[in-house]
Amino acid sequence: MVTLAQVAQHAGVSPSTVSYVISGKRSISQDTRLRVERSIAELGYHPHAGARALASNRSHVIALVVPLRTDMFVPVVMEIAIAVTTTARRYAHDVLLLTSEEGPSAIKRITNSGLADAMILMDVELEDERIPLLRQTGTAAALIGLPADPAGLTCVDLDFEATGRLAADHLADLGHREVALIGPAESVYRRHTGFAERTLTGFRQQAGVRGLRFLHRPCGDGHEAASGTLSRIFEERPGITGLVVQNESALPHLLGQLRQSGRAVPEDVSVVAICPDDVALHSAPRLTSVSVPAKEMGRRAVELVMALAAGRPAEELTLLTPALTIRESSGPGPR
Amino acid sequence: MVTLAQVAQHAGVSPSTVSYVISGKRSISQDTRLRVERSIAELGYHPHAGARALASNRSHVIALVVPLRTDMFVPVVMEIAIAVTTTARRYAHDVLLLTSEEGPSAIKRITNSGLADAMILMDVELEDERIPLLRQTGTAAALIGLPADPAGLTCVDLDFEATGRLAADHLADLGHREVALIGPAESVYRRHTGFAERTLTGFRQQAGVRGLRFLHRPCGDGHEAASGTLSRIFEERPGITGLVVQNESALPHLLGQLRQSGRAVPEDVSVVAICPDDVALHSAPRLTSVSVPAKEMGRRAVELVMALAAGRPAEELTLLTPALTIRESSGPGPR
DNA sequence: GTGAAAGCGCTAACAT
DNA sequence: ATGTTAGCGCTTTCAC
Repeated sequence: MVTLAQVAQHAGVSPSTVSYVISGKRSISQDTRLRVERSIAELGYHPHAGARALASNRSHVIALVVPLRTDMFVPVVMEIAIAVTTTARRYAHDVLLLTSEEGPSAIKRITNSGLADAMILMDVELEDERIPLLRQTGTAAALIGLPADPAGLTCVDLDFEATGRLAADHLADLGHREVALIGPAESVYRRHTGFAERTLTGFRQQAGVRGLRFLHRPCGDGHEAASGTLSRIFEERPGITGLVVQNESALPHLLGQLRQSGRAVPEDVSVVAICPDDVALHSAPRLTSVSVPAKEMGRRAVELVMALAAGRPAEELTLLTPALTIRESSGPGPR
Repeated sequence: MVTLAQVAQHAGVSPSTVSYVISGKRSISQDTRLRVERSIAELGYHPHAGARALASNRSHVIALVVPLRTDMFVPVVMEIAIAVTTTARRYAHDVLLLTSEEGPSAIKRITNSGLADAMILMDVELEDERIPLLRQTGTAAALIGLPADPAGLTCVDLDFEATGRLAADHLADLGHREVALIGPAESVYRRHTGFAERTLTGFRQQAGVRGLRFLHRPCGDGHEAASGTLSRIFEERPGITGLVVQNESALPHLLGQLRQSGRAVPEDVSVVAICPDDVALHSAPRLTSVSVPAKEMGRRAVELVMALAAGRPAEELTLLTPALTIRESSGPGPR
């Protein structure tokens, strides 16, 4: 193992100089900086993470807590995790992967052991038991998702209320009068994860403003659930011509079922999805959608948490503005 | 921050005693052990990870490298990652998440910085540029997937050749004579990730043995690709009555397309999927499938790598035996 | 069965 | 602009 002392010797300088060259915490003459950098490269030196953490009280690690039993669409979770990791690297940080399984005790363990300087939590619940802990320990943390009381916390999420409104507006603009919102499984609503309710709120509100008659139905995973939900919707309201779908895994089944039941998209029914762009693009027809900006959420969470860890202030609430992309699945309403 | 010294004082023993109580590396009297443990709990002590790593040369961290541009089905990657994390915890280890983006340099960085004691690599390519590095540094590592030359490496994977054979056998047993294998996108074959080729090899071999006439077609993501592939298959070989599908994301589209084209499953065509069980269960009809044992792979990788890190020997090649579960999508062949 | 003490490799005062 | 040095909190001989 190459140590800093060895680099120092090789470059003919003192250990502290090497340390300062690396951290940039004090000015170094061109000359020595170059010599030191050459030595580092030549010896293939990498600072010992533990030693560094011990001496500086900063581990250069961000802990990321991913959901175990996930309400989110798994690819979205993965995309956020990857965005967090690549963004963290730009801040010279690494990412420690934790699952929600360990619960609040993981938070204690990580903060007390100095393993991570900051944490990012996904799948926050409205009344999340880890939040009090975060508050009291003053851990540098960012939440992806919104708890019931976000005061004093740093949160990042898509603005789902605006998303609901945007979808309602788009359908209303196209002249639809009767629409339905197909959400995630009922269990998600019961668990109060937040995002489903918020979309519903925004959608309901704007439906009211625009005079849309609407129905809201949760929908489980799998083909059966999707086709069941769909047929019940049309039984109840045969006049429905617009569908907003916030359920990525049901999407292919829903579209298949529409096709099969002879309802053409968008001629007979318009579909607006709330999903990642690639899902929208891989469907047939390509879906008009409000995209779930997974990358952006991961990136922002890291930026915020890095600010906090550095003692800088950070925005409490970052609500990303939804963007609707019109593709082939939405068209003019009846008459 | 609570330190070991504080615990020692609180318990009225020396620091080393506390250390030994924790590590169990020497025998301690019931009495003092209890006192120390009570102090630890009472003070909420957690050892400082960096200090521990510095003093002991072991970080208690496993690095997990996940694919960025993923050939694997994303939920499978995620499931493996989660299995790795939860299994690691059972060995009192944490998991550092790396992406393949950083390439071989990540391996150097991690091993040299002492950040991790061991690594697990996913999505290994046949000629993976990280493998020479692993070999020469002697890093404790496990690969999920199989490189071209696995000699001297520790690898875990599903036995895809056996999987191909198993699928062929099942269809042959049912009396099918003309079958097709629908694989992942062509790009996956070009990238030589291995698993697709291996399934094909096994399938081809057993098709030969059982006298099955067969066709092999890659299939891209999305609805268009799926329905295109399917119709070309049936144009070319109208007599096909059995389909083996190794492409999770095409599955719903494929099934939708079959339904729509009036081919009943399993009456007109039998479908055998190679996919995680939950995908098989959420399809309609529920799919006869060879399951991709994601959890098992993650678990085994950790076990192997922990053995290596402890200086114990580990199996070089762990090929998990595939298991076929008969569900509703496969039935008797023609006549 | 327990204690004392020498580091592990690095950072950050404190010097100059 | 650079060097000296005292720890950071833990593990692990060595000693009893």
